[in-house]
Amino acid sequence: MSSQEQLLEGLNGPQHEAVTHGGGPLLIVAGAGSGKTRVLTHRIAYLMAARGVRPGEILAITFTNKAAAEMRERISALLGARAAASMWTMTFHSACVRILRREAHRLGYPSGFTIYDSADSARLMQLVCKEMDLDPKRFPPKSFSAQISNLKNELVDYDTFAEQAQTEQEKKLAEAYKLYQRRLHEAGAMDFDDLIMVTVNLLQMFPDVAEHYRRRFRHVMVDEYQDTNHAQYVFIRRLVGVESDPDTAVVPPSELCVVGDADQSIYAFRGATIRNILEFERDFPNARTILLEQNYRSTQTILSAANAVIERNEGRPAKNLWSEQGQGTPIVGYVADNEHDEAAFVVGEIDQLTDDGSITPSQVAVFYRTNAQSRVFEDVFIRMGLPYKIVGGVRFYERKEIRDILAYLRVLANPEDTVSLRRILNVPKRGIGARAEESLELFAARERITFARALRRVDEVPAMATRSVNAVRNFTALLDELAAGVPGSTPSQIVEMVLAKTGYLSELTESKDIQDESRVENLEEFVDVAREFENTFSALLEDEAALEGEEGPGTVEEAEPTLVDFLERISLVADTDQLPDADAEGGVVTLMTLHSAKGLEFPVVFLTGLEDGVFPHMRTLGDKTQLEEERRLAYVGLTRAERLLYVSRAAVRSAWGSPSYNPASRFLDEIPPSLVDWRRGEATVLSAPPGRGIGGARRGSGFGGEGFGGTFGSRKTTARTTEAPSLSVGDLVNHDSFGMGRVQLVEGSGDKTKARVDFGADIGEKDFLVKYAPIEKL
DNA sequence: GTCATGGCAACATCA
DNA sequence: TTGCCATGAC
Repeated sequence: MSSQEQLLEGLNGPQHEAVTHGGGPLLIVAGAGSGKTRVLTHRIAYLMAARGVRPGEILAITFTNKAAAEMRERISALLGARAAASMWTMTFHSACVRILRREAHRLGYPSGFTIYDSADSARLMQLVCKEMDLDPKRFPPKSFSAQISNLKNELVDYDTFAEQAQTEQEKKLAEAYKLYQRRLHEAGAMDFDDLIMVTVNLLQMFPDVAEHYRRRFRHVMVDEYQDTNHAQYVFIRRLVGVESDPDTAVVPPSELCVVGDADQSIYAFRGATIRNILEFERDFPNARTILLEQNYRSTQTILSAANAVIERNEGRPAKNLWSEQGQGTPIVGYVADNEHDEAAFVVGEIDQLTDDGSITPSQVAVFYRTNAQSRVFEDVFIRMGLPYKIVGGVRFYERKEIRDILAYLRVLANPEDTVSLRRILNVPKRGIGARAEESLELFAARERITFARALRRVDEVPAMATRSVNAVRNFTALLDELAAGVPGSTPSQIVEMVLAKTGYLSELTESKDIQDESRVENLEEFVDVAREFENTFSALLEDEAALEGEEGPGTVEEAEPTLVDFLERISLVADTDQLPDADAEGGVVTLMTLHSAKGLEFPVVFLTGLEDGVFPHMRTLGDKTQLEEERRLAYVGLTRAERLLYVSRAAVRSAWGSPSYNPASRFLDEIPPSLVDWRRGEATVLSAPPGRGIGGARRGSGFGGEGFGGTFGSRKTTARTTEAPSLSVGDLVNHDSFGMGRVQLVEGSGDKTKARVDFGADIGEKDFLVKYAPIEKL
């Protein structure tokens, strides 16, 4: 059998057509689990095997790094690592950055421009609003940031917006937009939305650039097309070219192939429009549409549930997903009293499944709506000793110490980066306080120079204390010293240098605060991350350079990764290494938000927190459009499951401190009752307590036999009860989060009674207000 | 200028 | 519950 035949083997009719289609634009409407990644990767392989396309001519765009990594892996399996490396398989943002690094100088940006994430851009907006003397109550910087993000997604620049601004709000917004953009440009920085918008501008303003990339990418594929926003749509259109455009005459349009499913559109909040997929045939004349309706992933039970839910959305094109897998096992339902109980149920169930040996932890995933919900699961997983991995959530790169060091690195890569510069100005403390910073800012504004330049001219800043002037001088001297150490050093060496010379590390190691110990560990890990990056990066570059000599001067001897490369990786690939490692023995259970779950599949899925107010989220309840997006999110969640699906909810859930009583999610009601086997159909606590506390709802956990099930969360409501346990020194207690401990000290009386409890070497001693702490006397 | 304290608001979802 | 900011003592 030829390799071409092998590529087509086992494909169903529509899949076969999608893989072999040539010529005009192609839309593949791929229902959940219909094998779209298979089609995409086989199409790529087919292009090369049957049609002589070179890997360098292919651009495959995905939405997440996870998806990009998976696709690269599969291509690598089909075609070998070299072919995979010389193809562009990446997210919109990464692809745009790569183009921008080469071309942004045309628009006055340095090629090593800094990428601001949401936190950085929020900070910059804060500075802008302060500069404009705006009342933060009337004009919240956050809302400005969000609105500007939306405008950029629609490719509306500040001048255009200023023209149509009517209200005072809009006028101020237009002004802030303009100033924000100016500050970004001066700082040599772009925010996430700029990455797309500026690339589009570039392609529009410089036809030769558009031509260059159109010549290079003769085949463009876009995954998750239903999640593209307007800016991304225009980017694709510009890149591919359309027959009717005059400037495409030189190079004929490239072959475009997009894949998507309107039912899985879950990113409207960041500007995605289903319009792009619905109007594809109008946008791209001569387009062909192929439907993939056979599902290979799930049992019919799971599909029926998902179909029943998604059918509630109005005005969607009908789709007929079907499976040959048979009914399978009924969906398991569980109503917990509270979120601890829910987590205990999930963990207990996983424990049983893995005990039989029928399931390994890596085959199991737990989904929730918001990241905040992961904490309880984490607690219980730790306590039960079950291995797990949280995808997303409180990210490594969002920790204070990491961001501080990152800010140093960014300033070294780009000295004009104001946001980062101001972050490190007085970190660690060096006597440049708010007062001095303000004087510098004022001076910079008056002289119309950047903050970085103002620093260099401290002597001229009026009303500056001599002490501050000296402190600033020392600071700039430090920066110069660090900068001198950059050439010839690898990213990890630079990180180590920064840690040492700034005194950041020694400040932490000398500190007595226990938190600072883990900060030091995180920084050590950060150095490892840098080293790891150097290793993988060099390997990748060498491969690529070997394969495409014509593309730029990226020869092998230049394969050393630069600081800019490293920073870019961190900004764009925040979830590196977060994909569960399927190769590891048994592996770990994966915990993630529903949004992260898109595109993945697991034999066993727990869909948790199915409560109105949690999922669907509180803020969507009043808005039909948003509610429909939540329903699509539910559809995505349900269709991730292959064989076993669990749905659960908690009757009571504490939301920042106080308990909230949520009714069952409407999505739960939309699943046909005949498909669900309710393991526990009702909570002990049905609704908000009238006058009585719900402390009476205590039971043992009933799972795993450990007795640490953590079902005592309802003690959080004891504000209305009086039953605080009376403790004395030496008592053995059980704490919801910390487990078993012994009372060391009791002081105070009545409501103010405090206890000090020792939880053993791992956790140490903790102080509690007995009345409020989730403690039980044993 | 730095540190400690207390009030107040935030938890969407991602690159 | 956490994290940010304003406030006030040193």
